[in-house]
Amino acid sequence: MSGTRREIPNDPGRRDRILDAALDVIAEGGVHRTTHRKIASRAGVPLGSLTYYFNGMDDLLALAFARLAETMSQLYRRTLHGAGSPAEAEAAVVELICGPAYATERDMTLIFEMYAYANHNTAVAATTRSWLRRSRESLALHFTPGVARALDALIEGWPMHRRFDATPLNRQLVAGVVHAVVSAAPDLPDEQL
Amino acid sequence: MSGTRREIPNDPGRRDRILDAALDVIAEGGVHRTTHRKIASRAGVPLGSLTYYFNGMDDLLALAFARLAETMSQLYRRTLHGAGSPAEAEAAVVELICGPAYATERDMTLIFEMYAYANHNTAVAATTRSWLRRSRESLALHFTPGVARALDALIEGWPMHRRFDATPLNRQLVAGVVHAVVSAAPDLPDEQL
Amino acid sequence: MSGTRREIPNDPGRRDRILDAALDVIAEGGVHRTTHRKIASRAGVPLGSLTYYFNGMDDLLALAFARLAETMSQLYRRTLHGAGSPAEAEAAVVELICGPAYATERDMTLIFEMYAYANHNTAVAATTRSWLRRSRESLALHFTPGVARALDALIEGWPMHRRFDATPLNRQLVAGVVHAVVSAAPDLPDEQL
Amino acid sequence: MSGTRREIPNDPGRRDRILDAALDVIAEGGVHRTTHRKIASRAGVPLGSLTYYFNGMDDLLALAFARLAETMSQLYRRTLHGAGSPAEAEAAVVELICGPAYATERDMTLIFEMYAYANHNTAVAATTRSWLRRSRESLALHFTPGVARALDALIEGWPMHRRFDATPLNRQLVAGVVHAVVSAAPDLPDEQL
DNA sequence: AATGAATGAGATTTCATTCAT
DNA sequence: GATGAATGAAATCTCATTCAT
Repeated sequence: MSGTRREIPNDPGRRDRILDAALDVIAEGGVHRTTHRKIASRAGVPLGSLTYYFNGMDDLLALAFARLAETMSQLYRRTLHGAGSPAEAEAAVVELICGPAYATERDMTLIFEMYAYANHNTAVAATTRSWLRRSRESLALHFTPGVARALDALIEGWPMHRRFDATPLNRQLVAGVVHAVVSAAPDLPDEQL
Repeated sequence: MSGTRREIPNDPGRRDRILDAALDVIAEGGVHRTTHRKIASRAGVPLGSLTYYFNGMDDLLALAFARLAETMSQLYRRTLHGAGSPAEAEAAVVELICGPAYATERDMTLIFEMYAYANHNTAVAATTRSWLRRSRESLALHFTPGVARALDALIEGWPMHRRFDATPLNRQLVAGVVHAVVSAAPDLPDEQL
Repeated sequence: MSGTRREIPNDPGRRDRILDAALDVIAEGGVHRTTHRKIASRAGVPLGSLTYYFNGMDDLLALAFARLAETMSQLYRRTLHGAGSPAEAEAAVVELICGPAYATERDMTLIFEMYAYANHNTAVAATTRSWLRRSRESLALHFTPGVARALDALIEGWPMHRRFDATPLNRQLVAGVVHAVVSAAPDLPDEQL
Repeated sequence: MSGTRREIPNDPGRRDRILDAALDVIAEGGVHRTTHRKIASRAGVPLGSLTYYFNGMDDLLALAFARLAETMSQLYRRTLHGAGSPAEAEAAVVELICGPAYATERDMTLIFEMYAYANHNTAVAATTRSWLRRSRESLALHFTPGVARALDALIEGWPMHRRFDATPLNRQLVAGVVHAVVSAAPDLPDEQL
C-alpha cells in the first residue's frame, strides 16, 4: 500500500491556510490568547496537523509573522515603485501613512503583535529587521538615506497614533510634513543606508 | 459594623510592588508568557494575594500598564516642560527620540506590549489614548497643533525603528528633521488639537 | 478598657441573621455553592464574624437547617392543632399538601437541600429525624398511628411532585385520597408510633 | 479532512465509568464535596480526562444524574410492567415503596442529591421532570390518572421517611393504604394524566 | 502522510480559615 | 468581643504535545 514512492501531500495549500488562520486568531485575541485549537478550528484542519506541519507554537507564530511581513512589504514596495516622479513618490508616502490600504485595523493590530512578539523571539526579530530594511530600500529609490529614515519613522509612528486617536488623520497636514522633510534633504548630514 | 475604623493593611506598598513585578515579568517574556506564578514569585508575595488584590489577569495587566503609562507620561512631561525657548524645545524632542532616558530597552519592550495589548482590552486602550493625548498636550506648550502631531509621530516611530535597527540613531539627522518639521509650521494647515 | 465584667455582644440578633442569610444563600445556589463570603455579604456582617460565631461551615449549615426545621415544624403544628373536628383535620392535611403556606418554592428547595445534606451530616440527620417525629406527633392528635404515617408520606411526596410538575395539584383529588386513607383506618394493622 | 474514518476511542467505556464513579462520589460525600479529583481517582482515569469528556462539573453532574434516572426508571418500569392483574399491580406498588430493590441506601441518597441539585440546574430539572412523567405513565398502565398521581406521591414520600426513620416500614400497613387509595378510584374526580 | 483521542503539566481561581489588631 | 487583610491548600480548567493508528 505504501511502497517506496514519494508521498504526495493531499492538501498542498494547507500550510498557508494554517498560517492565515493563525493571523486571524492573533488579530482577534492577541498572541496571548492564541491556541492550537483556535487556529485549527479557524483553518478547518484537524488539530494534529498543526504539530505535524510546525515545530510548536513559537515556530508557527514566527512563520505566520513572516508571512505577514512579506505581504506588507510587497504592498509597501508596490506603492513606492509605482512612483515615477519626486512628487509621486511624496504622494505615495502620504498614501502609506494615511491610506487604509497600508494598514487596515486588522493589519495594524497584527503589526503591533509582531513588534511585541519580536522582543521575545529571535526569529521574529530577524523578520522585523528584514522588513524595516526592505522598507528603507524601497524609500531609497526616491529619497536620500537620511530622508528615507525620517519618512520611515513617520510611516511607522503616524498610523500608530491614528489607530488609537479619536480624530482621523488630516491628509493635508501629513502631505505638508512629508514635503518639509523631503525638502530638508540638502541640510541633513550624510547617512549610509 | 460597629464603627468606621479602617483596617490597616499589613504591607501598604504591596499592591504597587505586584504591579512593578508584573511589568518586569512582561518585559522579560511578554504578556503571552506572563503568569500569576511568575509575578507572585518575582514580587515575593503569596500566589493567593494576586487574586486578592486584582480581579484576574486582565485587571492586573491593565493596572500595570496604567502604571507604566503614568511613569512614562511624567518623564515626557518633565522633559518638555523644562524647555525655556524654542531651541530648547526642539532639543527636548530630539532627546525624547534619541535618548535612552525616554526609552530604555525595557521601556520600549513594555510599550510594544502595551500597544499590542490595548487592541484587545478596552481599559488599556483608554490608558493608551490618554497617554497620547497627554503627550500632545505637552508638545502643544511649544508647538502649533499640526507640528505637535507630526513630532509625536516621530517620537513614536523613530525609537521603534531604533529598537530593531542594527545601526544607532544619528542624532544630527534627527535634529535636522525635527528642525525642518518645526520650521514648516507656517505652511501647514490649521489643526485643532 | 477590657476589665473583668462580662462583655455584652453589641449586636444580639446577629447570630440568627447569619442563619437566615445562610438559608437564603442555600435556597439560591444550593449547599454546593454556599460560601462564607456570600453568607456574610447577604447578612451584612463582616466575614470574620462567621468563624467567630460558628465552628466552620458544617456547624453553620447544621444550625441553619435546625432553624429551618423549627420554623416548618411550628407551621405544621399550628395547622394541625387548630383543627377541632375530624373533618377539619382532614382539611388541614389537604392544606399542608396543596397550600403554598406549607411549602413556598424557597421552602421546598431548602427542604430538598436539608434532606440531601442530612445524608452526609449526623447533626442534620438528627434534626431531620426530630422533625419527622414531631410531624407524626402532630398528626397523631387526630389520626391513628398507621394513618398518620400514610398521611405523612403523602405530605412529603406530593409537594415534591408539585415542585417539578408542570400541572398544578388538583385539590379535590388530594381531598379524595386523604379521605380514603383516613377512612381505611379500621382495616389497617396496629402500629406503634 | 481526507475521509470519514472515525477515530476509535482507546477506552470506549470510559465515559460511563466516569459517570458511575461520579455517582459513587456523590453518594459518599454529597454534591457539595464532589470534586474532579475524587471522581478521577475513583474512576481510575487521569484528571484531565474529566474536562476532556465533559464541559465542566455541572455538565458532568447533569449527565451522571441522567444516568441515575435512566437506571431507576427502568427498574420502576420493569416492576410495574410485569404485573398481570390489578392485585399484582398493587403488589408491585407496595414493592416499590418498601423493597430495597427500588431504593438501596445509596440510591436514596443519590435521589435526594438529584432533587436538591435539580433546583439549581435546568438540565437536571428536565431529567427529573422526565423521570416523574415516565413513572406516572408506568402507573397509568394499571390505574386511573388520579390514583396514579396519589400512588406516585406515596412511592416518593414513604421511602423518604423510611430513610430517616428508626423503625422499618410496616409492609402490611403500606399494602392497606395502597389498597384504600386504589379502591377510592370511583370517588375521585376525573384527572388528565 | 495524517489524525484526533488522550494526558499531564501548569494556569487561574476560589475560599475556609488564621491572626494581628 | 470583633474584624477583615491575608494566605495556602485545593479546586476547576486550559492546552501544547504525544502517540497509536
